Amino acid sequence: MNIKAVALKAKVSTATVSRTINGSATVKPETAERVRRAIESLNFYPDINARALGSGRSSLYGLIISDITNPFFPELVKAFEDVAVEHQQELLIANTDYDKARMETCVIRMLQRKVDGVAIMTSEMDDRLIEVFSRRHIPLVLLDTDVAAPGVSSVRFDYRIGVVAAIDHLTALHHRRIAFISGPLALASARVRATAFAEGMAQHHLLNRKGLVAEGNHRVDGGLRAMKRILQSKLLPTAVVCSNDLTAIGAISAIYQHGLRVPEDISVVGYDDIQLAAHTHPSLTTLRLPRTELATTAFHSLFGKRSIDRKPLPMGESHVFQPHLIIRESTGPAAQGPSSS
Amino acid sequence: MNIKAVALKAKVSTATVSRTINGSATVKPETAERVRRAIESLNFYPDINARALGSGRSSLYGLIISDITNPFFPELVKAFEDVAVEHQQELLIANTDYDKARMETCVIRMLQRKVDGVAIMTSEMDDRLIEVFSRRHIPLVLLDTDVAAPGVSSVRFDYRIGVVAAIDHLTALHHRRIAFISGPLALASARVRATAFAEGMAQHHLLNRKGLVAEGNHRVDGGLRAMKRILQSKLLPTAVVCSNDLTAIGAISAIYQHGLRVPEDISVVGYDDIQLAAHTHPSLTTLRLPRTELATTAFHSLFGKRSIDRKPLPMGESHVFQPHLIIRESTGPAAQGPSSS
DNA sequence: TATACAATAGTAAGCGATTACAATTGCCAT
DNA sequence: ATGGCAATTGTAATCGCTTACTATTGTATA
Repeated sequence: MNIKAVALKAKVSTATVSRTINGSATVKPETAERVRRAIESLNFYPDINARALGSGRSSLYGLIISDITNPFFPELVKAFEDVAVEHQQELLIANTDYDKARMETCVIRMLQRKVDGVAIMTSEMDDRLIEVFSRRHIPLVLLDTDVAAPGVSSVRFDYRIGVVAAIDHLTALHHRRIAFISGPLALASARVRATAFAEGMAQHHLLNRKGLVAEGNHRVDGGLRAMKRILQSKLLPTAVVCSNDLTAIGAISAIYQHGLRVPEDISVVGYDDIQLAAHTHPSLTTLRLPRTELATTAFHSLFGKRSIDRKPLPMGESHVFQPHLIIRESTGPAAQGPSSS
Repeated sequence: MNIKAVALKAKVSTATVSRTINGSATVKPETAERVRRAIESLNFYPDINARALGSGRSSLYGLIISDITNPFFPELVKAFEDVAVEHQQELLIANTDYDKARMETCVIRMLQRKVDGVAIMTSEMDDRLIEVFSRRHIPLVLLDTDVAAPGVSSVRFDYRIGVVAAIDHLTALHHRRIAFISGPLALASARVRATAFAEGMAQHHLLNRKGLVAEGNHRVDGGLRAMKRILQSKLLPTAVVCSNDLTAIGAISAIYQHGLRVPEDISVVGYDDIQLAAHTHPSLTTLRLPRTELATTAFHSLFGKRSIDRKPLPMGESHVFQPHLIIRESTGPAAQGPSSS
């Protein structure tokens, strides 16, 4: 079953079939209709590999993420897939596992498959690899990284605004001693949030005490351990802001284990708004990152730039999305007196 | 950059280059070495599309799942990807969203990309679609479905053994009134677990009371609502088994909201052992499904059958995996007297 | 009526690999 | 010397589609 069979059946040349499939304007409507009927009746689907080979375009988009089992990503993947499929494009997903070597093989895989564009949703991307794509005129979109180069766009969240909103919310509830649990500071994405917290606190003229800042790992266990460390301090915080929701879940756990309650003794704010955040106990006040919008924008940025002939690309754009505070049950008025462990 | 350039550089024909790349035994070692050096120095990666077109094999495997945001799947996806990449194969992921129409487009996408095999990890697959693959001699592996056909293998979990293990555990703790929250019974995968519960209870000569069985939706909110319904009954259960972990999380929520405690008043058992299960409050006693093994087995079943020439396939095999009870904090001794709402 | 041009459709040369088949070489047994 | 055979390599057809280029219309214009 190939295009020739269709051509035969519709009594036209293969070129006309191809043109019909690709919606070329130079096919007479009646002819096109005949071709379409032939396609229908033969149950024909063009071979995408042949198509890619012939046209130079693969209709494939790469999506590189750190770890699909991190609940931050599935929603992103799904949104990206939805919009890609809507445009008849396909998705190639690759996990780096936060590993440089794997990142390298991911990039090679993308090249071999001749992807039409790549979205890199992990901040651990070095410049050398970016150049690999650049040189081949493959559009790129990066998360949380601003690179000014042809064909390289960026999408970012304004983490600072999010943190400020969280601190606003907490100060309105009379919180003053606010702790922070960061992600693994080896990761740029985590550093960006840590910096945002420091700046947000400064903006509110609040002290960012040493004992009240701990490093987690963006997973539940790290949040738990970090919170335990914080609970060692003489002067306990009345609220804690976490670098992501999993960390917050861990922190809540630690607080309970310490015999305190959330939010009565300590309020907790997460970051991301993963699906689960609405269903924890107490449900999590958190900063929602609009991941669907992010994915959609990222895809369009790539799709818009896909070049038929691999010619030099236009300069990329930069998009910024605002986090949005979702108030749930894990935050409440600050505890009265200074409670101590 | 193509195979011709390599051939030129290595002073051989393109055929020899191709043979070297594919590890054909008929290339003299010294020649092969020279070719490899040329490939290295030119930084050449064969075009996979051309390769697929020429050879008829795409090195692509389809993975069809219901919903990537359901935490059951990411681990599966990851394991599958890991083993695929290890074998230099690629993964094409498709979400059906539990939707027949989307399932159809997924299948078409797979066909167009000329996948070498498809793993269908959602039980909502109708026979007509299976035949589409069968006719094209594309190996298939199905989850929880036993289809005896050439090239169609199946992987299953023995849900009943899992439920029996859970009931064993609960009866050892003197539980007698055990409730069950199922998944959406419209889904075969959920029905299979519901049936397993009924059989497990029968095996233990325990009553499977009407008021103590409710239908959820395999999500947190469904578990919550279902548990609320159960808590209406005059005679409360002392334990509840859930069709999956998210349901269990919802159930725990409902129990707390009802002023009761877990496990002191009611014990809760989940199913799946998603990553989060170890980090809830209380942490979840659950039945671990070996997803990594499942994915690995599924991949090998497909990879082993990939046919060079799309010739008739051998009969598929059937694999069964045992769930394993993980005891955590959400189960404890049965409450003494009959507690009533 | 001759000419130009737009609309439509066909011819055939790629795209970059794989692979059947043919060719060359060297070695051995006759 | 010579046919046979194994080992190695080359030639060229092929996979199924795209698309530059060419050919054929029909129609409007001079």
